[in-house]
Amino acid sequence: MYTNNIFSVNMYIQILNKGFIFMFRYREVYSDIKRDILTNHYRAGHALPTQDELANKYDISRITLKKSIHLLEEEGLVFSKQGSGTFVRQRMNNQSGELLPLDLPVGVTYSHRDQKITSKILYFDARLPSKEEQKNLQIKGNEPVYEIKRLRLINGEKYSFEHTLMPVSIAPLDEKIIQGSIYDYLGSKAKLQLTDAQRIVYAEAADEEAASILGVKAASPLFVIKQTAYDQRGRAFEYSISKFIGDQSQFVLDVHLNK
Amino acid sequence: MYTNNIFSVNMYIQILNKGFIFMFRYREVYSDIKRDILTNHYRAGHALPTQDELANKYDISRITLKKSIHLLEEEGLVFSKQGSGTFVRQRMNNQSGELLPLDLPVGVTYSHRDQKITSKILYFDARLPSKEEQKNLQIKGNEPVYEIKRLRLINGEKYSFEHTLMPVSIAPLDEKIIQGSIYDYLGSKAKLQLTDAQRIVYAEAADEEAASILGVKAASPLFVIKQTAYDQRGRAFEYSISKFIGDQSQFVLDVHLNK
DNA sequence: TAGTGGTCTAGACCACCTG
DNA sequence: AGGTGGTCTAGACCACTAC
Repeated sequence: MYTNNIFSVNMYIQILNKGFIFMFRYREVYSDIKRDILTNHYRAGHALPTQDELANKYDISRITLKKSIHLLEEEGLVFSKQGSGTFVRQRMNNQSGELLPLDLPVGVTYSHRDQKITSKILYFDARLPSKEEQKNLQIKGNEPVYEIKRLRLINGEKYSFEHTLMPVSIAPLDEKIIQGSIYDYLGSKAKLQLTDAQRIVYAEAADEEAASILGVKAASPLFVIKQTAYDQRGRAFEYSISKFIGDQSQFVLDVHLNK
Repeated sequence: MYTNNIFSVNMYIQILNKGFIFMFRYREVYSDIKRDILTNHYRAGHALPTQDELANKYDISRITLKKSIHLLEEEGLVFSKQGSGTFVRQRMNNQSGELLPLDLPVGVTYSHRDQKITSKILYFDARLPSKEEQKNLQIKGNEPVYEIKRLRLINGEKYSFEHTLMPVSIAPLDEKIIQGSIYDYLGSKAKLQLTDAQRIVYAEAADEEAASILGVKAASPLFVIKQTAYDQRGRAFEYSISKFIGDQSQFVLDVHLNK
């Protein structure tokens, strides 16, 4: 029976793999449990079934199940208490619903919410990188970079001012492409995905350029994200500085220590 | 030999466990590899030894080693490439070295850097919570909360303005305690540890109170962190608003998608 | 004492990258 | 084709919580 079990699971993965949808078992189980939490099938403050029960239900080993649970923990949906159980966390205070996850690219969030994100191109050219840019993008001084300045709009409303640098060697760009989502383009064209990023965040007073572009008073507070983006192969492919209107954008971050 | 191996590892854990230092094997290995990376024994851009080699070196199973590697990945120190190896990430651009991790309590960071963090108490009292506070702390309207306003100083320099709310039921506080680290006190007194937190961050113009306390001009940009802190049992035990001087504090966050 | 989650093992097979 | 990381398994033992 166990052998049978192993076989069936592997077959299952293979089928998925060679078919259209590809997913690992622990991701499927994670998604399934997540749905059950979000639909209140598992209620906030209450315990999930035990790990043994869940492993049994999904016909997977406990180790695999733990991997699923671990994803839920990282997402802040549940927490485990040794000797006691795994509990659904109380729903967070969602305030105005206008919070953006700080650990996701901004574009992703808004697309998911069916809001229309557009861009007005302010500047587009290629040039050689400065010392600082060479360091951030891990490239040499003779490798040209695209420089892009865009005003991003959500449903037509001014939202953020983005200054982006990308090595030309990553993929050819043109005005039409940068009108939309660069990430989408890079995903299909260069098979390149954002998998890691370092973000430096701070508040600053708007300089004249940012103020006029965003339509706010000079010196009004801006929220700034400086991001270096890495693809699945560990290559830095983008360095960007995004400035958001202070009293208009709030970001949320779930922090999990230990473990 | 394998049985011997299992035995020795378990003994090892037991000894540590009943002795003074307690640590899991995967944490030890994680720390060891991390040290080797930080000391440039494993160099940026290069591959680590293979997982098999490392597992062998530390005399642990590959699964346990993978757990160690996973911690390093989460920390942004390495990245793994299937079929190729595990590579040390290029050191991030550390700028002025004044970056604070956004996913750690601020106090922890500075203590680790041997910098002296002190507090000037501006306000300390207890009262009943507002509706919003009840929601954030998951308490009822008749459960009193402490309200604390502190100016935090690093090496005597004005650093942040913190407004903290904590249910009285968590642990008794007094002026002496809140002079230092509340978390340290809660850890020893109430056996309570911060394990999770939700942080909402944004930029705002300083109001008069914040401006005068932090010694900046009114309307100058502040970086604000609104935090709800949860203990290891999933209980919200603190709600705080921290305001940092804009051009003085930058925060860093490593983002990892997928996996 | 019983039950639950945490850590760890040895081993198998697969996907992916590089020659 | 060989090597490397990714996923998954069955099973053992320990730590912690609650009754």
